[in-house]
Amino acid sequence: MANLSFSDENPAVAATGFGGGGIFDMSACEGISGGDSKWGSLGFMDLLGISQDSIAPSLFDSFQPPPLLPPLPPSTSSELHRQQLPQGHPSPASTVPESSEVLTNPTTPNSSSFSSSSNEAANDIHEPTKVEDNEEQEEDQDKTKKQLNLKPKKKNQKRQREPRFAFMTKSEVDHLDDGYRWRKYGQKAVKNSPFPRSYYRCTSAGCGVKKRVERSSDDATIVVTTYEGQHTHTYPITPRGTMGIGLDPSGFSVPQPRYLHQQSYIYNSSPSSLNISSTATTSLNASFPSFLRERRFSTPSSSASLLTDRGLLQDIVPTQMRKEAKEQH
DNA sequence: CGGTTTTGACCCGCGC
DNA sequence: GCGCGGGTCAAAACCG
Repeated sequence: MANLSFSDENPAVAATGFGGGGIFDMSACEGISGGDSKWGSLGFMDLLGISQDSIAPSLFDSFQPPPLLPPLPPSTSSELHRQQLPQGHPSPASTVPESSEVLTNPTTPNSSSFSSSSNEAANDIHEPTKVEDNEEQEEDQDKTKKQLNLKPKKKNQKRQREPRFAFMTKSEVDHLDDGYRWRKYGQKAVKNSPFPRSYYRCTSAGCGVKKRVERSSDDATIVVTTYEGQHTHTYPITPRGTMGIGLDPSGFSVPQPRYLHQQSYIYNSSPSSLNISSTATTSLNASFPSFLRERRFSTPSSSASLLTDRGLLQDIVPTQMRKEAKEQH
């Protein structure tokens, strides 16, 4: 696992926009059963856009997860007061064996972002430098207008989407707690997949970050999370105190993933380009969640195969990448 | 009671 | 132009 492959696409960070895709394997965490894994979630926040600077890179390493439990339900941090997860996504897989402690979790699941529909994703990705923030908000408004009233007016402009990136997590829990608070606003059946895709939006005012979560149809234990947009606020201010994050003095928190054994992340990809290289890494630093950055990523064949999944995965994983994955097999 | 989830309907983009 | 699939809205239900 020492490899990290992916490419960066997050314009926000990497202005280059080289799209790419990659998978990170966080298998390092395996074994959570023991409770030792480092959490892979540290970086969620980063992902979300919050600080790139602030999270200490070493958090990951230094971060010692409390004895995590095995895949916990999304919630869980034992330490923080978390609330119970209200919902359990129906997916079979998700029936998590509640092994986890059910601690609680907040309604904030978490995970990351990703790429969304292929087309859109592609578009986005190709736009290296965009001001995502503004657009984001506008976008939202636009959308709202579209739906509510009439159509947007900007027809020429294709809907631009925020930068997004996706990653796969091996977890029994669909909804991973990344420290932010999310509200589910939709769920849709995914074609070719027995598992539904859930849509979440950050509940912070003014923050238009969205997240999509779906389970791989090939491997029910794999959860694909795609984040879109960047948080406009710092950490979740959760009155409920549910996030599983540890607050850092600086104000950043470290989410604790209590759910995973093993995680594989896919960094957003652009359909057209896939950069799996150190370069990507570089950019990643800036935008990627620290946990991801810190961990050793790799693209195990197993993960790769997952990529071949349909639905979101399809979007997320560029064909090229998929191909590669196959080859590896 | 306030916030979240559920879920059917609607809108939009895209391919045929 | 039509159908399909994805994404979002919003009312109702649910939950703490």
